[in-house]
Amino acid sequence: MPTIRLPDGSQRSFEQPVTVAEVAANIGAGLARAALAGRVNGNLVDTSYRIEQDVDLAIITDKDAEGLDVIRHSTAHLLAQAVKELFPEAQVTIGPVIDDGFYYDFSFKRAFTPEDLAAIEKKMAEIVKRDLPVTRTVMERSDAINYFKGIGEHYKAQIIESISADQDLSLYTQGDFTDLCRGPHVPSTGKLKVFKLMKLAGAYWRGDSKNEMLQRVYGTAWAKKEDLEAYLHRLEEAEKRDHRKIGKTQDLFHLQDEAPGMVFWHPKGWTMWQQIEQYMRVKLTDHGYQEVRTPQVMDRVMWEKSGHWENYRENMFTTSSENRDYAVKPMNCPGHIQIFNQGLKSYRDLPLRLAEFGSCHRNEPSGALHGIMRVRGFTQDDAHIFCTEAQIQDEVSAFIDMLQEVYADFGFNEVLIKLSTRPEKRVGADDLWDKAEAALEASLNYKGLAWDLQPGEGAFYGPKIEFALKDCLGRVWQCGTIQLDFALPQRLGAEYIDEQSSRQVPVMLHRAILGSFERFIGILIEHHAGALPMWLAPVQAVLMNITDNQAAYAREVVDLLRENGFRVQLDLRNEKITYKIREHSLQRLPYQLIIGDKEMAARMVAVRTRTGEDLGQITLDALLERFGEEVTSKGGTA
RNA sequence: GCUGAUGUAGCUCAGUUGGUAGAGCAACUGAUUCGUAAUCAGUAGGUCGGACGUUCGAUUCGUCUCAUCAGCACCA
Repeated sequence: MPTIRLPDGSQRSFEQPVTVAEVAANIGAGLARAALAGRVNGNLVDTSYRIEQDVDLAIITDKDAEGLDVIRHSTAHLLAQAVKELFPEAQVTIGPVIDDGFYYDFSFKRAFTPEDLAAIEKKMAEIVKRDLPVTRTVMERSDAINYFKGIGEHYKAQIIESISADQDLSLYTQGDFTDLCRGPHVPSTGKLKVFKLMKLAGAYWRGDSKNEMLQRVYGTAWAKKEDLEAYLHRLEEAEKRDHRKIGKTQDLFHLQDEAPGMVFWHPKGWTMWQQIEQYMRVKLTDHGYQEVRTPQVMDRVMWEKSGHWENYRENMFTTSSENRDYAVKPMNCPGHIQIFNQGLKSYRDLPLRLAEFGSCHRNEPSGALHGIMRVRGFTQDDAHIFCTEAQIQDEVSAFIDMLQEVYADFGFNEVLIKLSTRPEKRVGADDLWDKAEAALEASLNYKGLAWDLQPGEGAFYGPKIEFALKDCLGRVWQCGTIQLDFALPQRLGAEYIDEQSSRQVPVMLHRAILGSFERFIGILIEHHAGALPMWLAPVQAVLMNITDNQAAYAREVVDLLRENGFRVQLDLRNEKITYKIREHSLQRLPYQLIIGDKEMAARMVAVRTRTGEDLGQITLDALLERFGEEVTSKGGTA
């Protein structure tokens, strides 16, 4: 006699146990058709789930976020079934839901080809047409292992063997295909209508590069056709704003084979860089940092002392000369400690904040390189704060303030924060970790910030906070970080004299806001799709004449703008005004200024904005004022 | 680093029974002086990523290598 409470507060009673599907049918035929799964007392179940007692029930359809997950997960099974029908020797492994879709990994004697992908997709559509019921059975662990071994699915058997012994396992069957799965799944394959296989890739079994490589098939699945189209459109838009493409079309930088992972900055790209660097320099000074510069190359002995030689030797660029070995610096901290170590320091000198736009080189694995986002030669907006344990919390708080100011100025308003705590393998006493983690956590809470805990994800030398920003496409980029370091100051002999006149090792905080200039500029380019805000735009405006008649006046106006500090390009070419406008529009410059006989006579300019809006004629004073305001406002109004 | 794909003019790309290459845009030259997203005509431009091999002959076939791209692994 179950009584079922529905999300709208209503109740329905039944004489005998009912399935979720039957409840849906009892409510209405439309809901019965739309039902993909149910949520019983908070747990997701299949529509075939039998309800025997009083419960809270919600019918899940494709309008629910969980419904979409069910669709994607079931589509992954559909993919696996299709692969097994086409390639019976292929073995299935895992097929989870991911953002916007799913993937499934197979073990197969050869790599799948794009032709295979098309064939698999066709087969999937065919299985959908068969509208096979998807049924759930429960099996004991050892039976499940034997079952999968029996049908030659050794990876599945291995997965089950690693699941704890006391659990019964659920299997889902559709037609001839059975897969281990927690579920829930759609009631039949006919429910899966909107999907597309996206790409093929290799992926290591169990994510470990020591294991064999499997064949991964990525797919996407949606509730409605329009959603799929919107998703594909989103991908196209993302491609258009690819920083590598815009870097080329806007002549910002280039990369070439002779220097993999190292950027050739062109005048325009370097102008942008300089704007950012100057901005950061002012911020650093305002927040009590002192800028320094340390050597690019130091003796191997230094890196042995710091521990980098032992841990990262493979990823360091090395060189030797006159029987001495050197390494190009992969990070700036050892250099900063050398500066700290010059002269005896007092507790009165702390906190001491040393900042460097530090050029570092790391020989990253070739497969890791990506445009200017992941490179081998990069420049960090790095700084190290030497302080006492008691100062940690204030320093962390001050850093978070600075970071938020900077991100806001760059137009990023959403920041995701993660606190990573002590890993298994670590240095430093536990009470020190206790204090450090507490200090980081207290700073975050003091600011009232939302953050996620990542237990065990800290560095071996200390806990850290990571700051990621979200761009206008919703993509997340980890940029800022502040890390406590209990190890390095001691290893490299940093000391200060405390109030009792005894020697102490200072705590060191590593911190960066942008992360690396290269990566951050790449993010900015993609975030703005190349339409950089006025204060960052390498060329803020182009001034063009309509005929040669206005050339002298045009030069005068350009001089005026440049004298006022604006970056203006002059285009006096003998081309039609429409041609010039098209060309500069494609460059996405903030402003196009046009001078014809009318403007010359009135000593004005005609202004066209980046969005194509014609502001009409304005005076030179008004123009200077407008530009000035826009440059000052930075991200605040962008 | 691993799996797969790709590498032809500054850019985007075409080019198969193996006979040393083409388009559009950009560039350059000339004409045109024209009011808000492409004026016309002409010229020039390539050791077909690199090395080796097969062949009378290789952009095309093979081996190796470098780089790039998509993932995976990595990211102090």
